[in-house]
Amino acid sequence: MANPFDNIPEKNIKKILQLVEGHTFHYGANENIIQTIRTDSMIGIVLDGMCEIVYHDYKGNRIITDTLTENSIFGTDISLINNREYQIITKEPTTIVTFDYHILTRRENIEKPYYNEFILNMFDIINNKIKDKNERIQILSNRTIRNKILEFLSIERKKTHSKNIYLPHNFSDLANYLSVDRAAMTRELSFMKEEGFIETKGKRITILYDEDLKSRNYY
Amino acid sequence: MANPFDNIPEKNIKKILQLVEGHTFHYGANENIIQTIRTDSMIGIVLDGMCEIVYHDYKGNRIITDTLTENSIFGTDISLINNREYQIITKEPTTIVTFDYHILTRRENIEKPYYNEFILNMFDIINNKIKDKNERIQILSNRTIRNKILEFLSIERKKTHSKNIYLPHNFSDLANYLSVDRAAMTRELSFMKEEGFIETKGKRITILYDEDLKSRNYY
DNA sequence: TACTGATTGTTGCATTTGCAACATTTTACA
DNA sequence: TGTAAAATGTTGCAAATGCAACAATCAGTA
Repeated sequence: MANPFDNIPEKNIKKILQLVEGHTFHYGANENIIQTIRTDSMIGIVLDGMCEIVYHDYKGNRIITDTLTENSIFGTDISLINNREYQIITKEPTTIVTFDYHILTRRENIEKPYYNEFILNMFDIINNKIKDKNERIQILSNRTIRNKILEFLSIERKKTHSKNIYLPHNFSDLANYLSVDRAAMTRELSFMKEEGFIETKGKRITILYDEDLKSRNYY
Repeated sequence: MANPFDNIPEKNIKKILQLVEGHTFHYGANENIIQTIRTDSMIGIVLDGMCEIVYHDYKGNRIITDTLTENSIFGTDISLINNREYQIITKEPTTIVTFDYHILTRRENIEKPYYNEFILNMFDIINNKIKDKNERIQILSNRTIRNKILEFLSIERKKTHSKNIYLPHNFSDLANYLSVDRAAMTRELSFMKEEGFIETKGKRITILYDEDLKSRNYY
């Protein structure tokens, strides 16, 4: 996974953060950090810790739209936080750096050592963000819960080259991610277990089939 | 809408395309261009013309995932075209430029006139891509056809500041975009017309309500 | 203008889903 | 370790959806 400071020596990192006029912020757990950083052209980098981008829909449902771990970037449209309905909540003590992304391409900066690596890393990270969003769209485009699950499993298996898929959070959050009712998802997973198609244990799902999952439907 | 050559004088554009070692390709209408450009780190820019990124799911349904018009960029993960199931089809005669995006941040290039503008424009464009994808995710996250439609109308109204929404393609493609059955969508639109909530004429949808659409449901 | 294919509209019906309510199991931590 | 809270599992039922089949309308063009 790309990281803003890949291929940049430790001693140059601080220098680069100065060049982009980065501001560092420290937070405890369960703080709402968005007020500090909300402007249209602001980018943030999580230096350490973990946060979630959540929003509450008109019914009051809490929906996690993104999880930010070390070296994640967020801000501007990258994470939809221009929208007032969205909040960034720290899950543990967290340090972030923010800067205006118009500064990124400032001519004086561009000539400095390792600065081009920094820009390239930013491209890679944004590219990865898009990849994640494309995956989510591909999953949500399926019209049945079963096919959403199959698409999810198929993508995860391809990524990890493993039959075992470990959920980053829990099944409730998976239902959220798939945008389906949790109870209905559990029901569908139960069917799939009965059919001998998957097994679950804790946060692990094991796929008991070798074939391409989406090439046909398993009933 | 951002454009790769914003704020760059005409005479410098060719120079920049040389710096990134861009290759120009011309196509007629209805050609599949993806073979020419499929590598992991390739970026393409549509100089003129129009194409669609489509894929065919396991049932053979043809699904449009993206529409590329003048100055759109595509490639790498930005448009999912690493995936073999995807194709880019020209809808009209089209000219594109391709280059490897690792060249973008090459030190020798970075010092050249207007090159930093070019990089910043690329950021803006990718940022816009993410914005589009976030919108789509927000729409697809709704669990009923009605709410998907409302979300779509709400977003479009916010963008255009108008009660009139003009579909870029047609209603079949809208159903595709919302990932719902076309007949079921038409049924839902009919209900909404009966309720005096919207009007349609040709490819135009008119919203007859001032209030925030998603703040409540209209029945 | 008439013809043909594409798009839009309609409807019955089986399936899927969300919802609500509750039981069971796991987890966190006092 | 015991207890409360969170997460997971289950089920009946009403509502929403997909699907299929067909009618009506529109648009391109011979």
